[in-house]
This record gives sequence, C-alpha cells and structure tokens, in this order.
Amino acid sequence: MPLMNDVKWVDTLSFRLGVLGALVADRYAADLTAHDLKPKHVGLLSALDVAPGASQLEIAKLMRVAPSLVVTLADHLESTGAVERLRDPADRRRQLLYLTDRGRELLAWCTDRALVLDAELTAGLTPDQAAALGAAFDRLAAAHGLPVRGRTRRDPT
Amino acid sequence: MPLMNDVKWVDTLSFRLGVLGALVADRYAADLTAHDLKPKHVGLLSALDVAPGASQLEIAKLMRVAPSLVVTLADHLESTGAVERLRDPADRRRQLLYLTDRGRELLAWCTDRALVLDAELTAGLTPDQAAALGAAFDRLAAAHGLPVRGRTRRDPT
DNA sequence: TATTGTTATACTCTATAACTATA
DNA sequence: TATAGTTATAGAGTATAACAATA
Repeated sequence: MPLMNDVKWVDTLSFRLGVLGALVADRYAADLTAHDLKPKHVGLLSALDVAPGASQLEIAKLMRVAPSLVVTLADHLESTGAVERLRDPADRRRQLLYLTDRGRELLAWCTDRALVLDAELTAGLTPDQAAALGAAFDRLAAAHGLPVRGRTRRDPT
Repeated sequence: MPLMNDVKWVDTLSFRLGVLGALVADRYAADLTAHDLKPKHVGLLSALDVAPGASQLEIAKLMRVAPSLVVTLADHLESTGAVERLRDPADRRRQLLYLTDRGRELLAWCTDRALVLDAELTAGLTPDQAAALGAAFDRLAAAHGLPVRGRTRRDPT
C-alpha cells in the first residue's frame, strides 16, 4: 500500500482561508456596529479616500458591487454626514461623492480597528511568521486584483 | 508634522483576509457546482469523516451551524447517496449519520479540488513564502478553534 | 417535561429589473 | 435613444421559532 498522503479537507489552505476570512469579517463587522457601519460602508469610505469626487457608478465598478448598493451605502453615509453628494454641473445625472472631515475621521477609526484586529490575529505568531504572512498577502493581494494601493511614499527616490 | 504613518484600510491584514477568504470561497463554490454541492455540504462530509455515526445535533455543534441547516444538508446528501441516516436503536430520536463509499469518493474529490485551488493560490509565492503561509495558518487555525486534525504522521519522532 | 429532528418563517445581504431624470 | 441614479423586487443563505416524535 503506497503510503496514502491522507490530506484532510480542513487542512487545506483554501478551507482555512475561507473560514478565517469569514471569522475575521464577522469580528470586524461586530466592531463596526459601534458606529452603525457595515464593512461595505468602510469600503465606500476607503474608495472615496482613493478616488475623491468619483461618481456612484465609478465607485460601483471600483468596489465590484451593484450600482444600487452604492445608493444605499451612500444614503446612509450621507445621512450621518460622512460623505457629501454633489451633482456634477457638467452632467447633472452624475452624483459626485466626497468624504467630509467626519468621513475621514470615521475611516481613520475603522482603519485603526482593523489594525487592532490584525494585532490580535498575529498575536500567536512569531515576528518572522507574522512578517511572512504579511509578505505572502501582499503577493496574493496583487495577484488577485485587490486594491494594492501605492502606500505612503517614504522613499520618493 | 510627525511623518504620519498613513496605513490604508486596504493594506490591513484583516481586510485582505476577509476579501481573499470570500474570493477563495466563491471560486471553490463554483468548482463544487459540478457535483451539485455547496461548501457546507463538504463541511458535513468532512465532519462525518472525522466523526462517523455522529447525530445531527452533534454535527451541528461541530460545524457551528443551526440544527435545521444540518437537516437540509443531510437531506440532499442522502438523496444523492453520499450519506446514510440510521436511527439510533438506543434512542430513536437520534439520526446517526454515516458516509457511504460514494460519500468518501465525493469528499476525496472535494479535497483534491481544494488542493488544486491551494496550488493556484500559492503559485505566485516563493517556496519559503508558501511554507511560511502554511505555518502561519496552522497557528491561526489552532488559535481560533478551527478543526486542526492530527495530520498524517510522516515524522513520528 | 426535556430533547432530537423537522418544518415554517423571517432576516440579512446583495443582485436584477423597472423606473425617473437628465443627456 | 442611451446613461446615471434610484426604487422595487427577488434570490441565496442561514437563523429562529413552532411543531412532532421520542425519551
């Protein structure tokens, strides 16, 4: 008998990535309820941080969600003063979205919470494991079309 | 101004874990449609592989889902001959679940597909990055109560 | 009366389709 | 007529609640 390599489903990276992803998403969503937000709201704030003044349709493409969802998300964020809607004077069909100061504050808070979660997640890892995890995810994010934002230019050379 | 460390939300591990987890789950779910399965069906097959003859309630706890969901999952898998239901003679309220040969075949196929996905995911990583990712996920899985099955003993020393 | 499984119902998230207003 | 946004509707997935059978 050929020493069957008895890999279990639960040992696959795919399974673990799926489950841990859902777990993290749930925990993060729970954090966000403190500000009456859902993860997709943060997605919109973050998109506007990258692309201020984008139209709702542009945001929908960026976030890869249906335009109708952007309406709902923007409605809520507008009602709490986190984003502003401005009609494009050149094409009055378009709603241009902008972060307000409040929106920027909110996004900073959300980012901070994510970093706290990051720290909790990696608490059981050795520093080099954590670094390796980060590096691997940089690659994965790039390889799978996630927004890999040019981060703050510390080294403009 | 103190060189603000302008970490973007999309650069956090939490965001990436959430998004990549969802992405992987979606791709895997797409694979499974070939056998008219959903990820939770595989979860049930896998649970029965670990705990043959478990009752539905026990499975629900193991899978951390509602008992009513186990009914639906088992209904479907029973109808396709992947699992068997046997009334516990000692307590006729309990339905004991078992994998059939067909179920074992199916689980093996599902595991294989997951391994293929794993390979695709890590294709862009260097071998040591892939290894580091695996090690980090071993830790994360253990730390967050995922089933960490004693894997095949290759090195029993 | 308590528990297992089942069925009925409801809720969340999100997409698709229908509609309004601009172009 | 085509497009941006909006509103209405529908579907997937899963939980909670009500119920039936057995203990």
